Amino acid sequence: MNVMNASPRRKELTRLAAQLFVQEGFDRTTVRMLAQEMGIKSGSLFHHFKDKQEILAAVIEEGTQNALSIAKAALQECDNDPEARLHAMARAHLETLFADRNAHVVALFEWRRLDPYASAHLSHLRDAYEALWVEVIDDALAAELIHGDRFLVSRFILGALNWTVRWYDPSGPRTPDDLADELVAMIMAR
Amino acid sequence: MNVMNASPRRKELTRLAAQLFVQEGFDRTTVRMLAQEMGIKSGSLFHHFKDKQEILAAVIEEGTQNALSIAKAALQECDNDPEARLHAMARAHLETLFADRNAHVVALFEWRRLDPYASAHLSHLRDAYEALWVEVIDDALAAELIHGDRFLVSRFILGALNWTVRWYDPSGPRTPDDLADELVAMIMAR
DNA sequence: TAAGTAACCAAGCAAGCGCTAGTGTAAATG
DNA sequence: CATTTACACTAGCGCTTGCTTGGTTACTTA
Repeated sequence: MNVMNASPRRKELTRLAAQLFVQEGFDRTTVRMLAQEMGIKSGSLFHHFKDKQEILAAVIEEGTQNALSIAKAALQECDNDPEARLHAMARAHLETLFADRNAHVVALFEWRRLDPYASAHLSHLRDAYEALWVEVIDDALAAELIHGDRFLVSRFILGALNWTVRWYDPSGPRTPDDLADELVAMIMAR
Repeated sequence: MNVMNASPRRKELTRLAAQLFVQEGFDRTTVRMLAQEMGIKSGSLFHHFKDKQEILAAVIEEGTQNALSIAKAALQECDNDPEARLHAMARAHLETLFADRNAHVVALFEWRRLDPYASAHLSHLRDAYEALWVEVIDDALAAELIHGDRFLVSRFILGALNWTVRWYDPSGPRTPDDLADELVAMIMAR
């Protein structure tokens, strides 16, 4: 078995798994379905992953890592202008949400299927990402761009953004950037 | 078997099922677990429900029915003041979300496990509920209480509200009404 | 060319799954 | 009093599940 490695083959398998997990849900996705999608037999799957759980963890880790680095890059491209940073963060969130859509849908809706060990490990990653948001929102509050309770505002914003995976169709006329700008406009004090 | 009846026994079993579905997820909840929670043997379960699917449908129908009637009642209690109606709708949404929390969590996150027939039936219920929201938001836009795209605004609001089930702790200092008021304040033009 | 390794396969095990069949029993109904 | 109904039980069928085992093939490296 191929412990903790990031071989290109494993990455490709992880991507395919993410797609199936979204289509069927983690529990309904059998190792035989996964294997077939990957063009191998079910037994061979366990050469790449210790067990089914590890596939789930790999999917979520991949997505969260990407979100983190995209957000960091987006923030570094703006000056310290709170409004620009708020826009950048919302845009980065939706961009990664739909660039790695499958991985993020799994992260959002199948997180609880993780075993405690994987959950603890990945929580750190997610916390690092949310810390970026907290910082940006604190600055926006300090600059009086938005009003309200610090905690509630960030939860509402993230809720509105995350829920987009349930209704937004990227093939429609609106881009993720449009959505981000509309949301920011909606909550900004005028 | 007890087709399409609403015996008090069946209602109680539905309530227990909702709790287990939230704890474990629909797929991981076995008929044996359900039966044990209900104090009967697994075979006896099928006297009350045709199959496992029907239990899921019963849970979701119960929650959505309640949401609909609570929202209707809340709207009738206000005059035609758009601002009062917006507040009332947000409050009603969060009230029912946490009064029937289990049923609503199941409705939000296990909807896709419904078979096509049940899904079609329940979609009508949900559409009726969402129609109330559309009306209220249209009025708020017309009165210039809020700004933005009609479609996007309603999706963002519902997303922010629904996502509360992921983080809000009803045993804390904030009431659902507090949350509703904070959200409305956040999005209202000032 | 010999040894090592990554990737795969065929076969199948043990456990658990949803659900059915047939039966017993106490209360309600004619 | 006879019959029906509601609710529960026992026993287990047929199937699927995640995963293991033991072995083969193709390629890389010493």
